[in-house]
Amino acid sequence: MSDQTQETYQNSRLYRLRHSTAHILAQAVMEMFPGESQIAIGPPIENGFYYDFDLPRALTLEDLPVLEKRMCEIIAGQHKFIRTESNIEQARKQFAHQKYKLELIETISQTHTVEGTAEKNESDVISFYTHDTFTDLCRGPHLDHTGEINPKALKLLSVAGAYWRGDSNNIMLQRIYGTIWSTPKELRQYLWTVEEAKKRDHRKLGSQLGLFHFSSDIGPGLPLFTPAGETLRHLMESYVRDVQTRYGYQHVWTGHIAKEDLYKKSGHYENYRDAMFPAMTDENMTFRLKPMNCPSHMTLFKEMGKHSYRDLPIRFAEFATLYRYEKSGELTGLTRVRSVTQDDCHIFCTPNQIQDEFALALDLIQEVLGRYRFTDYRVRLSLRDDDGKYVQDDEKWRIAQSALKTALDNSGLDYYTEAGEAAFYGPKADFMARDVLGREWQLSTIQVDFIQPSKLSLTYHGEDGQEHTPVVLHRAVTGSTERFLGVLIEQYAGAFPLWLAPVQAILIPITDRNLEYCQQLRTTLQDNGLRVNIDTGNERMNSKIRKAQVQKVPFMLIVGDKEEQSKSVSVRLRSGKNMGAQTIDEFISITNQQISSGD
RNA sequence: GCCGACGUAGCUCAAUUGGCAGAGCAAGCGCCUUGUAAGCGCUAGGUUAUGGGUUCGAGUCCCUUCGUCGGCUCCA
Repeated sequence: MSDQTQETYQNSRLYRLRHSTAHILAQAVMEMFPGESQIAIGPPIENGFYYDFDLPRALTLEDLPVLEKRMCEIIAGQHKFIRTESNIEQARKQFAHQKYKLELIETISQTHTVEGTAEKNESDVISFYTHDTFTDLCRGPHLDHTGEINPKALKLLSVAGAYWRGDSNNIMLQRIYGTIWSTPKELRQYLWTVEEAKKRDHRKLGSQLGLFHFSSDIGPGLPLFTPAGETLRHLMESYVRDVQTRYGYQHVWTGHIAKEDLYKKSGHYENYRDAMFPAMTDENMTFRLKPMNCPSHMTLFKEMGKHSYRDLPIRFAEFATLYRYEKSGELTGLTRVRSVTQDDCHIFCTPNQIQDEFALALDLIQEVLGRYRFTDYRVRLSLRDDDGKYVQDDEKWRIAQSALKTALDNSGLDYYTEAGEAAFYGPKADFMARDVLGREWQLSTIQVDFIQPSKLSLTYHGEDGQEHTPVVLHRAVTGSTERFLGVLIEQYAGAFPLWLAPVQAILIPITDRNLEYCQQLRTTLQDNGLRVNIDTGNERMNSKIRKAQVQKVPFMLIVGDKEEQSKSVSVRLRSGKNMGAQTIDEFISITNQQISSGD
């Protein structure tokens, strides 16, 4: 959520409703474990709320209906939410047996003494909200009373582990996720969206459509792509490659492994050693599977000789499969894998060129996302804050941040800024796209890098005859082939647009008398660049239609004696629509039109 | 990696308190020669993820390892 949306949400009734419901959940849980429950925090989130607990036993799914029932009783009690205030000392007493609350109180008191010296009296105040028997340390706001909640719009969803304060060094708490809406209708709608998302799950559709598999013989996070899956990969990569070429990018190839020393020089080793596959050691050399391309591209830039400012910008692109040792619990279908094919580009330019290059990359990204029917997206511009982790060079940050802002302003794109989210080596812009179900995905990214080029001693000759260090822009459009394909499967629910469909048309002979004619048709269609199969099985036509329908093939071409005599095909769409008899030329022109329009 | 749940045929799922591992789809073979979402019959398919334990007896109970899922952490 952007700052602005976040702000609107925090002022909404829905936010107060969810916050209040979280308190009621906490009460219900505390009653379930009298005197034995430690409560942590419980905020509203995008589609509901959660609350974190430290409990004497693990919660199970069976506990949820029990808690839900008790919550309904509390709601029916029409208890008022009453705000009270006290000072830190009183707060400590009040929560003497709640260690997580005590920790929060300490944090609040520290923040206040550091920041609030001028308003000491104000800052000492801590607020509580009480309803029925439950009191929570809380800044609010809340509903007036529990009766405002419609218990039929409430549902507890799941139990999960979560680190206290989101820090993996801390103890793991139990988190209950729930959702609450103003009306039962909204709840049903939300649950429908969740169900629909399950149906579209790329892992499920991927195996149904026969696109990819995982095998325990290969290893976790290492997908195998079937012929159909590889057709998709190839189409996606060719498309981006063509667009990049048109935008002045040059494609390079830099292999799969490199010396470990390279990553020590680039700085990656220090930061990401744990996420790299273990080293391969030859007698006197140590190699690593490439976890990213930048050091290789920069090395190639260097090896290609002296560069003049006149040669810049130079844009290197590569579809390289990288290997990252993601921790086991972090793998998810195609969206998080250990072998990942990035559509990675590195643009070597002068500081003055940052703005133009950034603008060019924005154009390219918009064109590509549009082609994939992502029309609802925003840009998150991540800038530095006062944190010390950032590269110290105020002048470079100033130039880069203003270049990015100006380019974004000129582009007319919807963007929001987030301070403190920049990479340590420079500011970045990420494209956040919503799919048809309204879920937001981070897809494209453009990052300005001040540090690696100098770490790897890149130079160019400037106009002034002096050697300078180029700026590098890291840029990915679709991010990675695997992840983007996963997102696409869900976006299209497996029904790929014609230009992407692994099989674009399937010929369905009604009897085996029609087989020979089908084979002629297939040759003609293939000669016209279409991906076409024949269903030669001995099932009924209806069965073949159903099979093609389930596989979401865009066109079913039914061929019986009638069609054979009139030299035509009967065209059925996957929508179920019957277009009737078309000559083969008519059909080819329909598909050509559809492919060029991108549908 | 951490917390929790789960793992039965290629896929989707059955199997009473611990008591003979089963069905549909897919696959193979055969019959039917078919008109816009599943024609009929037969056959084959399993060390119930893995290794160990409890028991007269384990798919079922306990432990190990691996994997998957929901989250957390991380994501150059």
